[in-house]
Amino acid sequence: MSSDLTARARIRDAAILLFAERGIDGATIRDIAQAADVSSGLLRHHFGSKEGLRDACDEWALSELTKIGGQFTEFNTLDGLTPRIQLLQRYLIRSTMDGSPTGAAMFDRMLEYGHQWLATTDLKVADPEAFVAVVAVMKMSLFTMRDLMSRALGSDVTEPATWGRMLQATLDLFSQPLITEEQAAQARAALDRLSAGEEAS
Amino acid sequence: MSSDLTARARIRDAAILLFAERGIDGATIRDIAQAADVSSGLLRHHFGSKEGLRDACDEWALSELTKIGGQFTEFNTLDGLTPRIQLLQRYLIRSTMDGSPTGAAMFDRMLEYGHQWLATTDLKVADPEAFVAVVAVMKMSLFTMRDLMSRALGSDVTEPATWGRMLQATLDLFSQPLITEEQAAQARAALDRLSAGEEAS
DNA sequence: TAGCTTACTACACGTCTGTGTAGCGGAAAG
DNA sequence: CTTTCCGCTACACAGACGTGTAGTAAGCTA
Repeated sequence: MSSDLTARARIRDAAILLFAERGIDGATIRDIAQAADVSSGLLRHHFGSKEGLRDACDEWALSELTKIGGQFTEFNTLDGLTPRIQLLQRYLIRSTMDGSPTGAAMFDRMLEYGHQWLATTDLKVADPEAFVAVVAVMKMSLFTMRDLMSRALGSDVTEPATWGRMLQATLDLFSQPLITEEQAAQARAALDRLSAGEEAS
Repeated sequence: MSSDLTARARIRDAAILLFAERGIDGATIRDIAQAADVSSGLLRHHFGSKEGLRDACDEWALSELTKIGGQFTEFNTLDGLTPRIQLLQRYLIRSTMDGSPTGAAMFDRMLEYGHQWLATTDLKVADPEAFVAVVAVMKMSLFTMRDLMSRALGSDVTEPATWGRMLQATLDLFSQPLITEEQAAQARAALDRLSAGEEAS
């Protein structure tokens, strides 16, 4: 289907797919080479090592995503994600979780955008740093937990329709408070009690 | 520190720790055995295989968590988590993401509790199934993305104080709407456009 | 034509992994 | 005392992994 690409590009694409699917350690050089229909030696020839390949994938995914539009680091919009972009996101997040510096940089940028976004709202937030981090992490989780989501929804979230259901749900989630003021106050009290007890010890 | 336990228990504890930290595939039998200060053969003697060990850990973690209190599947309370329970949660979620049936069962139970919780609220939700799944996944993400969270907050989230900051932030997040009605309407429109275009194709 | 670089393959090496086997020592049962 | 079981160790095995090396064919430059 994509065999009109350079071998190098085919390797890169196959790597991103397999890395995203099985994790960095889970995908072997040989599997990637086979998926790209080349010898494992060629992979090594082009990228030097597995880490070299991973770096190249990181860089490429990041540049592709920023090229298409900064929206992947944007904070509140989750719409307009083609399966392709979805894959790139999923790869980058996976790579991030497996300790990629490029991914960490992306995460930092997400946090930065998060703070900018937070400044435009009038939300009451006790700890902006923690708040932004939590929102960022939760946003990413929609990509990380893809398998579990698909299982719960009964169909692959890569399916645009299923993806749409997920977006709809996040919209419902973010447009109204999930817990009442009383519940929040109660939880806050419990939290205070916790930190108080900890200081005492 | 915990050397007054049975060797079997020490192996189990070490396995849960290393599995949670490095993933199922990432933690080797030899590493686990060394951490438990036993030979790798003993591990095999007690648990039969690596998958046997993982099953035992799954079962034990699940039973411990349900014994301590069902709150790990409960929907809205994230407080009162000791580092120990935190670890068990983190392990079980990791195991789930790596394809454990026990973990999948736990996830299903989370969804079930989620539906029960949703019924007690008066939230406006278009797609309860998707909604509950999204909330469950996002809740779990606080455990999965532990490293990233720690990085963003500048200190390990296992630290009770840091963990408290995170809980505080989730509380802020869940007790107020993140986006305005206009923004929500706008996003909904974009979503409708998306699904309309997809039906047309 | 000759020389050199580049895309590409085949194959071997050392290491690490999960697993299998043989055996040791102590405690309990006869 | 002997037998038997159980906790436990040491060691060997096959396979998979990332990596290294040698070599082939094609295209470019002079």
